[in-house]
Amino acid sequence: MTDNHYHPGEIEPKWQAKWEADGLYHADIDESRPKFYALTMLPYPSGDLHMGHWFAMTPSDARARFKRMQGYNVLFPMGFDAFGLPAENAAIKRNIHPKEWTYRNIENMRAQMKTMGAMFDWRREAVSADPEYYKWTQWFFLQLFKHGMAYRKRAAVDWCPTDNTTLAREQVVGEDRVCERCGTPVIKKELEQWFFKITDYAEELLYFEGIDWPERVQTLQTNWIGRSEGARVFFKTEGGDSIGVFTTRPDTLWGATFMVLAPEHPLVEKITTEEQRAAVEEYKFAATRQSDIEREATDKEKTGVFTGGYAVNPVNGERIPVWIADYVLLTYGTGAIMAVPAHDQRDFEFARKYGLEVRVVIRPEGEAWEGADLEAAWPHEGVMVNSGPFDGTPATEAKGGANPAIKAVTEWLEKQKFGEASVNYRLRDWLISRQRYWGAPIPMIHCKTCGIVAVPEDQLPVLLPDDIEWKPTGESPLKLHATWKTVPCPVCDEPAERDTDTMDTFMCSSWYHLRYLSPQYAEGPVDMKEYNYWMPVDTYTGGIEHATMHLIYTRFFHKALRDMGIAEGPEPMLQLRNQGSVLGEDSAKMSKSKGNVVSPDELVAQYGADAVRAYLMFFTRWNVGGPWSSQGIEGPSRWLRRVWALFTEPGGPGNTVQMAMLKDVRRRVHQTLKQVTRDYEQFEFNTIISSLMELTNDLYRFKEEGAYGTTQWREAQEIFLQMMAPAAPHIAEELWGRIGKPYSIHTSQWPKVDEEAAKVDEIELVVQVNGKLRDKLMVAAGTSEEDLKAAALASETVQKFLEGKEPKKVIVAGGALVNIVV
RNA sequence: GCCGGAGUGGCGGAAUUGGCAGACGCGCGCGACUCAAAAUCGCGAGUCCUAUGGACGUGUGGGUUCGAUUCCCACCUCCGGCACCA
Repeated sequence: MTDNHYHPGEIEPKWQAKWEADGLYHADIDESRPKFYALTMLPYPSGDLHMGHWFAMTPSDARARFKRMQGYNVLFPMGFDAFGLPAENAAIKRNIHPKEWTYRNIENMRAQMKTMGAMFDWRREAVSADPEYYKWTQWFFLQLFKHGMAYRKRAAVDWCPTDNTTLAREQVVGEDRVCERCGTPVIKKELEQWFFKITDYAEELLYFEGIDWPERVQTLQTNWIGRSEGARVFFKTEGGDSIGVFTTRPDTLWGATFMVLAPEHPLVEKITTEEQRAAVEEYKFAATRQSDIEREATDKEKTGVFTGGYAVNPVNGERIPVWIADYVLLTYGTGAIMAVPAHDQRDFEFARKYGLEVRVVIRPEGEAWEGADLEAAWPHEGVMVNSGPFDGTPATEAKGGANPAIKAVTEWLEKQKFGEASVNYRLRDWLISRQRYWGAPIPMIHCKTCGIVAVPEDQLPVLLPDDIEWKPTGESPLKLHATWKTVPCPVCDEPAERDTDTMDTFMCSSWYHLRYLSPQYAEGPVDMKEYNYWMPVDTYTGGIEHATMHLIYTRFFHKALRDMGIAEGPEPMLQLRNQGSVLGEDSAKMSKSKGNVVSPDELVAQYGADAVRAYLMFFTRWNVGGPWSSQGIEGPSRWLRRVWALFTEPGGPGNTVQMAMLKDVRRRVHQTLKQVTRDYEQFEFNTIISSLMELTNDLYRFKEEGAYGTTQWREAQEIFLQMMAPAAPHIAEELWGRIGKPYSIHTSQWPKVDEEAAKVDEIELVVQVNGKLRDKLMVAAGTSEEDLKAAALASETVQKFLEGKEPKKVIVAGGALVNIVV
């Protein structure tokens, strides 16, 4: 570094080494300072750190650094979500052990991450595939099991035929119902699996009070949970069995002219008459052969079969036929509906097709509609008719109890004991069993005599064996292991079998924020001393794609732990911010197959980490993202070189230095500080960089005008470097030293805005005539409205536009604009 | 179908409380330096016109207002979520 130019390739590794040697980013409990837990989503060790990781992590790092300079004791940890399918797929494809593949990738990515110059406290690193970690993942499973939150159920579950495993409902995406990971259409398989009772928390998960999460995530989660308010009503079959239905429209009960059961409904067998049995069996068989996509296609014509059985409508004692149809889903509500063809379009179509009665029970006042005349269902407002005691009750379009008809009927149903108010959710319980090897084994034992038995806590972890053969058979690889699964039953000591499935990796990531707090702690998942100091997470950053997966699971997990007395508070993460994604230069998603991948390593080698960081912060709104531009990065890169030269090259001749100019220096510095402070707070990274660029341009001019070396200049360089430090930590540290400030800029105190200095003393008065800009005048700040008006009217240009007319009205706005209306 | 979000120069984007549209940057043009190039520095540019001036201009059409990228209504396009959900 003899030529005095900016060489990021030299200064960056130098400072990274020093920061690490000094433990500059170690965060320890310090009761004397306010804590700040900044968390960014941990990566899956896929092999290489890509631009998306940089885009997620470096602005998050800048924000954490800013908080630190503001005086907070900031913890910003990092780790790896190390279990998962790609490791196993690599094993199958390339004959490399998943453990080896994973840990090699971790080594590589950790080294890559260190080139970011982020303030990660690596002592806190947690790797979910370490036995010391997954011991506690298993322990949490046992706690959930002991509290009745984990249960086993046989059900038709989603199965990915490519990944050869079951999936949670959340991992099946899109209209085509494809596997979230590999894009293969999922199929249904009837299997006995482990579930977590996330549905117990459906209601609570809908409340976001007290947490600052993006509206968008709240909407996604709310849609996903899918709350609907209505009533559960009990019909009776002629055989005396009860059929519960869920309806959002109890006010239309008198219009129920038939019932429909899902083909798989348990009562179908019993209710079907001998004459109808053959037809019913045939329909059921056809339904099972259809894929979910076919079956759930909304434009499909409705089909169904009469069971021969009848039920009794409790509200009017009417005998109504019971049908089966695949438009009724076993997985929603009770798997049975009361069909009200006059007021539900689906029921209407079905009734018309099969010649079933349509009876109007709600119609607009003054209309005389009868069911036979209807051309479509009427799901709108009106007055109840044909409804016994409720005739004349107005029905609005409001949902649930807000609708007077629904409210009245529901109350009546409860009194008559025909039914009750009920809330139904679309959310399903979380299926966590995976028929794969590279995950945390489910710590349960199946004993012929004792049934399902938990592995005693003192026997954890249930270690994953290393000697495994990977065959994509659809069976858990652990099942095929010669000896692993055989264990004595913890209760009766007879030979029993371990559960051979592993846990969904979202289970590992539901609590990693706790493991970071004490990754070496052996007495429990987390040292409560650390927990009590650091939790909750103050700021959580990551991609929106986790809205209905990780982010819903981790909230559930926290709430479940809270109810078990392990965690505290209603929510684990107080503030959430999502970054967008960096696309390839062709605006397509970066992918190897498209050949549009931009390698951060190469860019760091070419421009330096600071330039990559600054560009990622600058090029778009962080929560939006956008296409990478290999030309665009030249801008921030040039800016860093200009900043370097600005503070390392001596100033010009410095003739007569104008006091007014020095005042301008301070004004611009403090104006920028005000803006930049606000923008760091609000994650508006792009305007941080542009404000600093503007200030750079101004400082060049001031330097030219002789400001260099003055007190004002010294303050300007200090504040400038401090504002820059979170974004570009290496160059800021280097220049900080070169201007003679003590190491380290990153532990220096965030400067205070001098409001007085930031004030302008002269403003440019904008003068409009009829709302159109006509002139600009320099006036003293704080000039009275009267004087502003006078100044505006005195302007020659303005007079020209007034054309001698008298102003009707003169408006002064914000002390800086006059609008003259004629 | 329902629920969100977005639409601003050639490009990425800015405009914080309804008050100068286009900050900052990329790219482009011209110039300086250079034998030349790169780098660097300086200057220029929304569009159009009858050009020291003016008209138009933030997806489209209306509205409110002295004044609208910003608020309201309708529509178009794109993106995302949910969807035979009873």
